[in-house]
Amino acid sequence: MSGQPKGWEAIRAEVLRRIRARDWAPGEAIPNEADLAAEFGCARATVNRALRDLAAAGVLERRRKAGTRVALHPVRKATLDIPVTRAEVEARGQSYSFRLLQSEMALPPVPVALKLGLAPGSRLLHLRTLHLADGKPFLHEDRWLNPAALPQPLPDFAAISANEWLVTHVAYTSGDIAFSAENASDAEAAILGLPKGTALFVTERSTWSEAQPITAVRLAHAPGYRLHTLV
Amino acid sequence: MSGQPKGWEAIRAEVLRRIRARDWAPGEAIPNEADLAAEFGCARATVNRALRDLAAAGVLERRRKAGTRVALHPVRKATLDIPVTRAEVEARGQSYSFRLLQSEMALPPVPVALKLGLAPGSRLLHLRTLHLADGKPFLHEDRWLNPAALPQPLPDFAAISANEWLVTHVAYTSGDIAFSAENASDAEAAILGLPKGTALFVTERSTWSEAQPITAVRLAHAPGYRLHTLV
DNA sequence: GAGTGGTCTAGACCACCAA
DNA sequence: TGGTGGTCTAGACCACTCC
Repeated sequence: MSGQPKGWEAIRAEVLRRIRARDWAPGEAIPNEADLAAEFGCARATVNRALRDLAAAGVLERRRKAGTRVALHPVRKATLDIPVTRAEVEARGQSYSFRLLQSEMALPPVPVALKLGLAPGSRLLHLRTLHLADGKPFLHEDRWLNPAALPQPLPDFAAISANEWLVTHVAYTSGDIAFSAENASDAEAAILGLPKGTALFVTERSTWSEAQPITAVRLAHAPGYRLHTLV
Repeated sequence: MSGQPKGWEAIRAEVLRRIRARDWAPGEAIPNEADLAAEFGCARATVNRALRDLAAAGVLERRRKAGTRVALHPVRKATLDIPVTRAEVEARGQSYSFRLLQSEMALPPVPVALKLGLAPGSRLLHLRTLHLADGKPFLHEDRWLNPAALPQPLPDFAAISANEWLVTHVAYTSGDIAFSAENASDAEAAILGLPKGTALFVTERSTWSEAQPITAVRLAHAPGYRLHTLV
């Protein structure tokens, strides 16, 4: 019967406050939705919305019948925005350009074929692209495309970057992304104009559409790149 | 009047299918909620739930009065789980341990003080910890803690890792996370038992609770570390 | 079996903002 | 200023799962 928060965001804030204040300690069950709705003087659906949101953020754990508990190990969930490279460069106020270094049908390396679940011997389109910000190397992209799963005809990838074409011509269904750090090889260092061994921030992505493998790509970012998240 | 999907997830799937099929092209407006509800034979709230979810995923853009459009530049939003280090190591089936290398009050470097918004001259608790997986260096943690914002008494950080203690004793309110790649310094390479210059995956996090700065931490991961996301 | 969260409905009011 | 999404309500049924 305390002060009555207005709206589901206010309820979420109040629940968070109680958790912070340790009124409800980690591992402990909190009142059920019906009771909270009565206390806050709102409909159960409103409480549900607030608690669902906190559960999605990893703050609460909910199970039917078992009720709602304060998460013991609040797995921090962070959401990243992964923009198209052009947008990323332009958002920094720099001019974007790119150079297609290579475009040819080839046999992908085994790890790539495995990751995409392709039969050995399948040939893919291999694209290597250097993306530039204000004319300086920004990102080296090494991409394998599965033409069998793409709408035809394919464009001229020297004129439009593969990423932008895919975004508008292939529906994104699912994929996975991994981030890691690697020392630049001789070849990659040369491409990016860096000393050999420079630490590179590497993004690897593979994408499927309707269970068909579309593309596997490795992005090696020049030093200074930071993937940033506001939580 | 097509086949009637059941439930908001089915509606989300159907909308996604139409976007993938380019029935609704990028940049194009889709019917409003009321019309879709009529078509699908469900309540508007159900359509709303589905479209809100797609908007949160970056697939749709919604504005009052302007309606709902297929996103032109589908900013990929990836959600990362960032577990406590102990859980992360144990999830690999390895045994977790850690060694406190340093614990002392000290003046933080300027960038740390700035990031936390502290007055120059504020002294913080400086902790350096080596986390081990199966006895091998896994992660070097360099942490600055603001005792003024923490519940007293502070624990023995040689017995419980700062991360685990914070998780259960300080409510998480907000913070930001950044990822980058760095070449290991001599000192850090020695601590991690690596050659100098090895590429390290670095996570930097700062955390506030109720507008009070709690902690700034830099985590340097040994090679092989990958931050992985299923989308 | 029974309690809990998950979802749906039909209707309503409101905030926002492009026309 | 009217159309659109955002939200809330009161009630209902269902799915899951702990006891």
